[in-house]
Amino acid sequence: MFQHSHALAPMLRKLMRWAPLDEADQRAVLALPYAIRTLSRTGYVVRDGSAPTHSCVLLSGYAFRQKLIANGCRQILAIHIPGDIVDLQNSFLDRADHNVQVFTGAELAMVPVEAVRDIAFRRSAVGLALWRETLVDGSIQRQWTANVGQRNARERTSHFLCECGYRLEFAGLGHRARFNLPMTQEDMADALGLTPVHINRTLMSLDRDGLTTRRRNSMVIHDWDALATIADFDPGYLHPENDAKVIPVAVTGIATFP
Amino acid sequence: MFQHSHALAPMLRKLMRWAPLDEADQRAVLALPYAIRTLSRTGYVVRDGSAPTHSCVLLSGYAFRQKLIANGCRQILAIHIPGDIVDLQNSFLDRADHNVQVFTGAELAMVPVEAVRDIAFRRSAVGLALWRETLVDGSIQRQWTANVGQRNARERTSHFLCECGYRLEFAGLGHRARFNLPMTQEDMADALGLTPVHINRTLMSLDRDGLTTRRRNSMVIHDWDALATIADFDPGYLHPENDAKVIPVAVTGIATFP
DNA sequence: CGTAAAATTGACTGACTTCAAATTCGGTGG
DNA sequence: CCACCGAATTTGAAGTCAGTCAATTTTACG
Repeated sequence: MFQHSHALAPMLRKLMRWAPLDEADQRAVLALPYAIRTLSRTGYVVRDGSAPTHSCVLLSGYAFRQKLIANGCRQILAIHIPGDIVDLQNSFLDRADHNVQVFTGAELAMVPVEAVRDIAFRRSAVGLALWRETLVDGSIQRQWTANVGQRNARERTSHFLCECGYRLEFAGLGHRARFNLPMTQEDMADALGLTPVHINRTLMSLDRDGLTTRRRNSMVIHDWDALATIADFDPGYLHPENDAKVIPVAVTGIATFP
Repeated sequence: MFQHSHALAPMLRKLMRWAPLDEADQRAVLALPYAIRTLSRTGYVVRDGSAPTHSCVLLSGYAFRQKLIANGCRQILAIHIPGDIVDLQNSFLDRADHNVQVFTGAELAMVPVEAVRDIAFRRSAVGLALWRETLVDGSIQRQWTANVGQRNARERTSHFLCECGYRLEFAGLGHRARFNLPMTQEDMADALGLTPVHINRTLMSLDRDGLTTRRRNSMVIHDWDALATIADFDPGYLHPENDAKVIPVAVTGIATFP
């Protein structure tokens, strides 16, 4: 019944983190109508001000939320990894209040908003899981605000790296101390409210101190605990303990995707 | 049927902004079980890490969300005004990821989380309204992040003042250019990621330029348009146009509360 | 290879912080 | 009504973290 490489399987896996879904719920999630869309580098998934027509599940690649300020500055608000539902925020409101873009090329499953609304209110377990997904996104956003508002460049950058690593590992997409990070230093600067030059100096300083190594688009953290201490990183805000832990065999098979 | 000064009326008024509720829905909202709780200055509504037992509707006074950082700093994440449901975020998750406190003394209606979950999933219109309430909170949080991350002290402070004024007016609690703001400059500093000294200099500069006047706990904005221009304030992120605009006569009567 | 984008480096600047002291405010009790 | 006291605000001077500007090097990729 469950196809091991069903496009929506990563989404299902994620939803089952937030609420236990019975077999009918799971089937209903996988039966959601969708269309695959491929976007190239910096392609827009959602534009600020547009009326939402689809909810997008990120299948491969990385995406980010972003807001443009009058003075031309850009604030990157969140990073998304495969399995994330990239614009649930917008799907239940009239119009998008921010942009969503992909970093590198990415594949998305586009689900019509009507179908999402329908499943959310017809199947309360799925609805709860979806709601929690948006609430955890909100929690990450609060942490991000605190990070930008109260920490210095070194702490801020460290926290960002810890969050990326932890979330990727939590999603089953790699190891927290060794992961792919396809952003430029300019992107990172816009995410952390710093300048590219200062991000560069900060990253180099972490490298010099033996905490990290950067190569290409990949990040290696040599001393996770030390970095987490600098960052004051506590994964509680990601609500990992909410994990329903009821992942049936048929679905765990897709955990390696992609 | 509708009591004009029912404690939950401000909450109902707010929910009807986000989705049209039929008479049965409205009755169900007002029939939610609750207990009134009075908190004095800086009292805690929710503590970081605690398991939620109630969702709290702010009836009078102002509240704020807050996170403490290892270095002792505090980031104020959001301000809440009467009618706001102060911890929906926490109610659907296992444990709170931030603190909620009141500024001055405040009155809250404490609704058991089970009752909220029940109404949310039994009455889909109410559920949608509650969900949207949390989504708009998320949108405000994104704006807050962008504000702290990308704007200078003057723009940041102006944006904060515009948001306060606009939201109070939108909630029917006053005029955008003349409102009560019972925070110290230290609070404001923690909200905007600045130091109290610099907030002071910034506020004085706005005063000196004839844009604002501060008296006691009140704020007067003399030139809203000028302040909004400095702030790059666009109320779209508050999703005012989502207003269901179907406010029945019986309920509008309470718009003057408190 | 050649080229454009990204990363790195250096010198200088400035917005905001820090520290510390003075002043005003707001509530309270004599 | 006024004197008092702690909290909040205001002021000044000096310091710093991060920004700016501009040039150079490295990397990615056709």
